[in-house]
Amino acid sequence: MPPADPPGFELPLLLFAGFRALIDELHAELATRGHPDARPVHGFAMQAIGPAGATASEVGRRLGVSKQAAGKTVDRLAALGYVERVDDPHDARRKLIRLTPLGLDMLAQSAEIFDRLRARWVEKLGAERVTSLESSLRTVVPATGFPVDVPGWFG
Amino acid sequence: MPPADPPGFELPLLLFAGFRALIDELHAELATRGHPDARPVHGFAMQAIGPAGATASEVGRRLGVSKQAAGKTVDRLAALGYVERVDDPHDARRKLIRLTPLGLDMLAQSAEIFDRLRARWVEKLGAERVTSLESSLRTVVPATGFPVDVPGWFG
DNA sequence: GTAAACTCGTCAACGTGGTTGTCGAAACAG
DNA sequence: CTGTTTCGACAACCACGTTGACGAGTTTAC
Repeated sequence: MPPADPPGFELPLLLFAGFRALIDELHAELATRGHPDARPVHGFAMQAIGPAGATASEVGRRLGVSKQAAGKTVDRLAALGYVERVDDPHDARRKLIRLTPLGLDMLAQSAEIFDRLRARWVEKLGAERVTSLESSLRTVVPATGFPVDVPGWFG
Repeated sequence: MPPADPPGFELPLLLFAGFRALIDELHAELATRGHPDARPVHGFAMQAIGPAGATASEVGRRLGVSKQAAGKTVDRLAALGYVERVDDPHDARRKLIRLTPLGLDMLAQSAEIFDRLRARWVEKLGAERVTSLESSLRTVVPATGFPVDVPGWFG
């Protein structure tokens, strides 16, 4: 019953492995549902755009990255057909980014798949332990505005 | 009281936020202890190398990335002084990668900082909830050989 | 009303962490 | 001895992030 990892490393590794497991299964499943080119970053960005749309600068702020980085991600999303850019009639500088029906479908499918994956965790652990895990994490993570602050944390 | 996030998205977001919080604090603290250029990837790679050393191909397999990618990471680690390459006398093709004293120091500091961060979680949640969180995750993540499979999951 | 300040999107250059394909040299299996 | 495998390296490429600069449009201050 060894702490196979040096004690300190286990907690971050477990969190990462849990996240990875969910994300990998999400994308494997998304691929079979008409979204083979979706990537983790796309989901984050599209949630930052939201149903009401947003500008690239706004997306950058919500995601904690530069507006240039957000702009490039929007380029890729647009190339995949997940979003479209629309001129803002009230401000000639701004270009509103809006989710396309394809983008909304991707988001809806993701939510449905995540629900299914969470249900699998409940099967293995019981509902009480899963809600306990969630509430523990909610307590300990610094509450950020949008979903989560996702800077260039690995680059 | 709101499930501010669409229900399905919250669990992966919490896991990611928890991981991020630990990693960010680790590197902020590492920077003040003589390791300002350390990156998350470096820690993973150096753990894959291990105290006994390893070849680049081996590191790649343990990390779940190509030998070329592992080789490039080793290049960067070597440039920072964290590892060194040594010719293998028994096999002229192989070059053993070994942790330098600086590399070992970085790993030791990391373990110590992670212990401290975990202690902070225990302060907030109590020891029982933290061990419960860990055991829940251990149950639900597919046990991988090395620390964790870390492919090009975000790229 | 005009001048200054700010904001938006974009372009360019670059760093880092991945990928595939190719290759010569060395080791191994028959 | 010959064929297969493995090692490390090189090259080209992609995704995602960074700074810095810039023109154009909007806002604020005077």
